[in-house]
Amino acid sequence: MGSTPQPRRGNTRQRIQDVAMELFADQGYDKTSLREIAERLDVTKAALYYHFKTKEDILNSLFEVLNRPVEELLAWGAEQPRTLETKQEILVRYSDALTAAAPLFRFMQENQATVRDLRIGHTMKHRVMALVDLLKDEDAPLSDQVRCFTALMAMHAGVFALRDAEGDPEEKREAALEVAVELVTRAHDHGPGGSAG
Amino acid sequence: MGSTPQPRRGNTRQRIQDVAMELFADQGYDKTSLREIAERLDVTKAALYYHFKTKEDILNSLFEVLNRPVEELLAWGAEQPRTLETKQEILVRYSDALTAAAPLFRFMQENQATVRDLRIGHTMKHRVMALVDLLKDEDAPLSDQVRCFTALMAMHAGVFALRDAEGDPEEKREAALEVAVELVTRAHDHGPGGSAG
Amino acid sequence: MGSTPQPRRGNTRQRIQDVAMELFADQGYDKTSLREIAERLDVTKAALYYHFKTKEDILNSLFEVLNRPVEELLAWGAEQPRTLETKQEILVRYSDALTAAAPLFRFMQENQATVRDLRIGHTMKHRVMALVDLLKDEDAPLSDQVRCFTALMAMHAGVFALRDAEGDPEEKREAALEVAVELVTRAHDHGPGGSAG
Amino acid sequence: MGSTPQPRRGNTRQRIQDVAMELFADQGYDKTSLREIAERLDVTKAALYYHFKTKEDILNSLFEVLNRPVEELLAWGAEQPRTLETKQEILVRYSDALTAAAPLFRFMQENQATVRDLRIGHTMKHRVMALVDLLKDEDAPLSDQVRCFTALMAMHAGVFALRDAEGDPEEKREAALEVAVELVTRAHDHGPGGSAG
DNA sequence: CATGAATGAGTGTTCATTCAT
DNA sequence: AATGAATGAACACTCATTCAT
Repeated sequence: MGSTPQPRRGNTRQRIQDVAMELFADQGYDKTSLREIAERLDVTKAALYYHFKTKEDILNSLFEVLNRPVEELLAWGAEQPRTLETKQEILVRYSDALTAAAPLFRFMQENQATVRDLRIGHTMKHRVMALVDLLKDEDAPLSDQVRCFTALMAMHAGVFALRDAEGDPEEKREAALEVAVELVTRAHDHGPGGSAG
Repeated sequence: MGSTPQPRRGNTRQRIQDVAMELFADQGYDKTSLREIAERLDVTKAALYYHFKTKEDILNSLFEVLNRPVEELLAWGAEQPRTLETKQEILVRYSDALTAAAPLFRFMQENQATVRDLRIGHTMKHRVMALVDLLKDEDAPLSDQVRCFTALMAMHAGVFALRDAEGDPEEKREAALEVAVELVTRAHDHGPGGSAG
Repeated sequence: MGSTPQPRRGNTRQRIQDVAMELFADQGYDKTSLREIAERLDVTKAALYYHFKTKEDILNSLFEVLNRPVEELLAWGAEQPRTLETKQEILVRYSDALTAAAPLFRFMQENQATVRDLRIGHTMKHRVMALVDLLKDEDAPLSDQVRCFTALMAMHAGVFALRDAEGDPEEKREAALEVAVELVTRAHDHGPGGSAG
Repeated sequence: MGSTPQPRRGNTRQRIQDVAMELFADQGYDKTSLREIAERLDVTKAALYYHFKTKEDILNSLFEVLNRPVEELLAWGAEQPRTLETKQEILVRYSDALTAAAPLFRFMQENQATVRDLRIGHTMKHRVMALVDLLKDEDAPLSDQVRCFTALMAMHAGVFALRDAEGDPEEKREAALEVAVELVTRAHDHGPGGSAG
C-alpha cells in the first residue's frame, strides 16, 4: 500500500486543544495560525472548524479549564468571613489554580494586548478585580490596594515570569506565595483593627 | 549637547513615531498595520520606508527613549555602594523613567509574546535582570529575589495596570513606589547585616 | 412523563424541500448553504445527502412542482386552434401556475445568472420560448414578439416584482393579467386577419 | 530573457473594470472570483486591492457609468410637465441609457438576488421606482401602474432578454421602445383627461 | 521627500461533498 | 434513516515590503 488511512480517531477535539495550548503559549495567539495547528495534527484546517466555530472558540475552550476553579474560589471566598486566615487561604488556593493551568496563565500574561479584545479578556479582568476585592478591606487606602494587587502579580510571576531564573519551580512557587501572603497580611494589618500606622 | 538631530524642517519622522507609539500602545504591535499609521499621517506607506527600514525599526526607535534613562540608571547604580539608600534611590529613579515613557512601558507589558522575538525584547529582559541584580544582595534567598522582582512589577502596575482603578495617576504611582520600597527594604533586611531570621 | 412529540417520521424529504424553497427564494441559491438548511431542520448535512444526491438535486426536485403544470399547459395549447380566445386562456392558466408556485418563480427570476448553468435553467428557457411561440403568430413582426414576451414578463412582475408596491396581491395579479391580455390581443390583431396598420 | 518585466502601466484600474464587467455579466457576481479577474489581467489579487477597497467597490464603480445618466434623466423629468410627450421622451432617453450600459444592465437583471444586499441594489430599486413615478399619473389605477412598470421591463428585455432571439439588436431595441411607448400611452389615456373608461 | 503601483505569502473562514458506522 | 468526522478547494481580504520615478 503506502497511504495509512488514518482511522478517524475520536480524540481530535482534545488533540486540537493540546496543540493549540502549546502553540498559543509558545508563540502567542496572533502568531499561531490555524494552518500551523492543523499541520501539527496532520488534519486539514477545515477539520478544526468541525470541532470549533472560530479560532477564538478554541481559546475560549482552553480558558474554561482555568476559569472554573477560579470561579469556585471566588464563590467560596465570598461566603467566608473577611479574616486574615481567609485571605491567606484564598492565596493558597489561587496559587494551586495557577499552577494547574500554568501555560494558559503565561499565555494570558504575555498576550494582554490581544486578549483584551477577546471574550476571555473581559472575563479574566473581572476575575482579578473580584479577587482583589476579596483580599482588600473596604475603603482600604490606595497603597493597600496596590499591595493586594501586587500579591496576585507576584504569584503570576512565580509561575512563569521567573522561569528564566535558576531554581526548582516548586520552590519558586512557594517563594511567590510567601511574598504574596506577606503583602496581603501587611494590607490587612492596616485595616480597622490593624496595628500599623 | 552636540548637533541637532533634525537638520531638516520635515518633522515627518517624529510624527511617525508619535502616531506609531499611540497605536502600538492602544492596539498592540501586531494589530497595528503600517497602512493604519500612514493613513493617520496622510502619507503613503512607502513614505514610512523612507524614514525607517522596517516596522520593527520604528519600534526600536521608540524604545531608545526608554532605554537610555534606564541604562544610565544601571550605570549609576553599578557604581554606588549596595546600601539600602542606594536601592531606594534606584526605585525612585526607575519610577521616574517609567512615568516618562509610560505608553511604551504599557506596550512592552501587554505585548510580551510579540516583543519576545524582537530586538527590544532581549534588551528589555536584560535591563530588568540587571535591575534586580542591583536590588538584591548576592546569594539572597529565592523569596528575596521574588521580593525585588515583585517590587519592579508593582511599579509597572502602578503606571498602567491599575489604570482602571479609581484615583489620581500620580497618587497611584506613589502608592506603587511605596510598596516597592517596602518590598526591597524587607529583602535588604534579610541580608548579611539584616535583622530578620 | 409526557410523550416526546417529534413526529420525525418519513417526512424529512418534504421538510428539506420546504426549508430549501424558503431559503433559496429569500437569500438566493448561492448564498444558501446546506449547513443552513440542515441547521433549520435540526439534522446534519449528511442527512440531506441521504435524501438528495446534490444541492442542485434539491432545486431540481422543487422545479418539478412548477414544471409539470406548465408542461401540461404547453401540451394543451399545442392542440388548440391559434385563436385569440386560446391565447387568453393560456395567459389565464399560466397566471394560475405562476401563483401556485410563486416562491419558486421569484427565485428563478432573481437567480438567473446562477440558474443559467443549472439543468432547470435550460428547461425554463425552453418553456418560456415555447409559450411565446403559442402566443405569437408565425412570422409576427418583431414588435409583436416583444409584446408576447412582455406579456409573460408582466405576469412574472405581477407575482413578485411589484411586491413592494401597495395593494392586495390578488389585485396585483389580476392587473398584471389584464395588461398581459391586452398586449397579446394587440399582437393578435396585427396578424393576418388583424385590423391594425 | 524569458520573463517580460511587465512595465507598470497606468491603465490598470480601467482594465480591472473592463474585465470585471465582462466576467460579472457572463458568470454572475458570486461566481466571479477576484482570483479570476486578477489572472486575466496577469496581476496578483493584491493589486486589485490597491485600486479598489473591496470586491463590491469594483461593482460600485461600474454602476456609476449607468447611474449618472439615469439620475440626470430623473432630474430632467422632474422639471417637465407631466404630458404624454414628456413621458415618451423619458422612455426614449432611458432606452439610450440602457443601451449605453447594456452589459451592466443585463448583470443587474440576472443577479437580482445577489445585488439586493449590495449598495447598488438599493440605488437601482429607487431609480426604477422614481422612473415609474414619472411615467404614471398620481392615483393611477393598479393596472396602469403595472403598464408603466411593464414598459420599463419591456425595454430591459429588449436589450438583453431577447438576445437569444433572431434579429438585429438595434431593431429589437426599437421594437421594445415601441411597445413601451404603447403601454405608457395607454396608461396616460386612462388619466384625468384621458378618453378610455 | 515621497508616491504610485505592485507583489508574495499569508490569514481566518466557508462550502459542497464523502464515507464508515 | 441518519450521524460524526473529515476533506480539498476555494474565497475575500490584509500585510510588510519593494522599487522605479
